[in-house]
Amino acid sequence: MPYSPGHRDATKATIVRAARRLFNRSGFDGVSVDQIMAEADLTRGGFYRHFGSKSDLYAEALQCFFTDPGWDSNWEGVEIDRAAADIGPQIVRAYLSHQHFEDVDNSCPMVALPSDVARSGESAKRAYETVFKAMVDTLQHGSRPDGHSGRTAALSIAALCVGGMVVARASDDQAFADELRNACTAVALRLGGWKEGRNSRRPAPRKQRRAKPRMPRRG
Amino acid sequence: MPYSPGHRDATKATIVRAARRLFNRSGFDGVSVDQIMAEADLTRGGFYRHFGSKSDLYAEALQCFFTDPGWDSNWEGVEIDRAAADIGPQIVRAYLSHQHFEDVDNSCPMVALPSDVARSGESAKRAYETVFKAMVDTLQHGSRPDGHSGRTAALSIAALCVGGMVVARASDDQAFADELRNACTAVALRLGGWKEGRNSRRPAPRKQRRAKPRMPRRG
DNA sequence: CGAAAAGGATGATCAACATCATCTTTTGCC
DNA sequence: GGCAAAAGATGATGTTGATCATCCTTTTCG
Repeated sequence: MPYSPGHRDATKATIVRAARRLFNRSGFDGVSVDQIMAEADLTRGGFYRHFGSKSDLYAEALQCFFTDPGWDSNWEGVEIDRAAADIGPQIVRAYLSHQHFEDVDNSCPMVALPSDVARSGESAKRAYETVFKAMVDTLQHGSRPDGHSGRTAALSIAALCVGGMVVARASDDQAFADELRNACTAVALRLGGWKEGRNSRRPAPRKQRRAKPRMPRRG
Repeated sequence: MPYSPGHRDATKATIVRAARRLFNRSGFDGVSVDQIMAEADLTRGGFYRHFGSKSDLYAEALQCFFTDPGWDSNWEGVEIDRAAADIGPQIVRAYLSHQHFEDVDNSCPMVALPSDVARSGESAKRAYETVFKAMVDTLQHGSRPDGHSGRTAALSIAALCVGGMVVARASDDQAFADELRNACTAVALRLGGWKEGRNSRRPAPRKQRRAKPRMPRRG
């Protein structure tokens, strides 16, 4: 048994992380296997020992915070405490944050790759759907338990988070993108019951939670 | 002056329409100039007489119902009357309709190509933004004039329409995609003031949804 | 130490593709 | 009819990419 047993998995995880970065940046077609392996400090040689095809890797690279327990690349300055009671508004604010908007490499793939996935095969779509459902579930349980509308609200809050971010990224005018993110944040918080009604006209939801000392971000 | 004066423009429009269909289906990188010209019943030869590059064509192909007066490929069975007083709810329903969901070729490019555009150059982003802003304006003016919240509501309704559709298209489970579209439609209509709110005292509208069984996990 | 087995590197193959230079066809005008 | 210009067709070019077969390296164990 040459090579320690964990080595293989570690290498694979490294490739997946590198792939996520590159896919987020350039999409499925915009990235070559060579580039991915180079980003992982390897060469193209070993790729097909880990993955059956580029598409197989793609499906694995679509995980995000909501499904990947090892997700460590939180958007800078935006901390999320999974166990907190106010996980709902935390997610909304973090997801629609300026940091997430800017940090394409470590973006949630749901924002960076939706139309790529729509054109992809079953496995990629399944992976995407799984992440989105996990987001919805987290939002629903973090929402106040007001019964049957919780599911509808959670679905639309998630769609608002993803949609607002997707459109913001596809826009050229930064000021407009900001306005859009803020509008979506406000409405999403209201839908979740985490904010005063429509007549409270605060400038922007600047309220940032104190960061609990979590594991330090990687360098 | 060989060829009638309108011929050139007509040919160009044909190419753009063909390109929109193919881009919607396969994305920018997934389509070759040859394919586009073939779809337009031409050969690759004349392409560069009409467009400086493939990217130039891309920006022109991003138009949609909201900005293109000649937009004729409405989603089957979904009619929109631009002049009607209830243009707002009409747009929401049409945009999140099953027909639009299915008809990828004639889809609004905002749904089919957002992440492609996010990775593209300035001109594509500008075109995308223009279409989105046109949608927002149409929604805002079609919304009931309840003052200051109109803009925020219009922005988030548009984001909800685009986002819901984008995620639905990226999902593998049809039943889930349907549930999501319905949820987004309901919430968007409420946000626009075009539907009874959740606290409406009258008996709930008979819009009853049946719980579809979840799909098997591994699928 | 030396072998075995898995990991990793290299070169080759086969297929696309954007773009352009160069022909050929079409058509309005005289 | 005939012609010149615009539109369209064709072939070439240089590059890139996914995938795989094969060769070299590293690591663990006897």
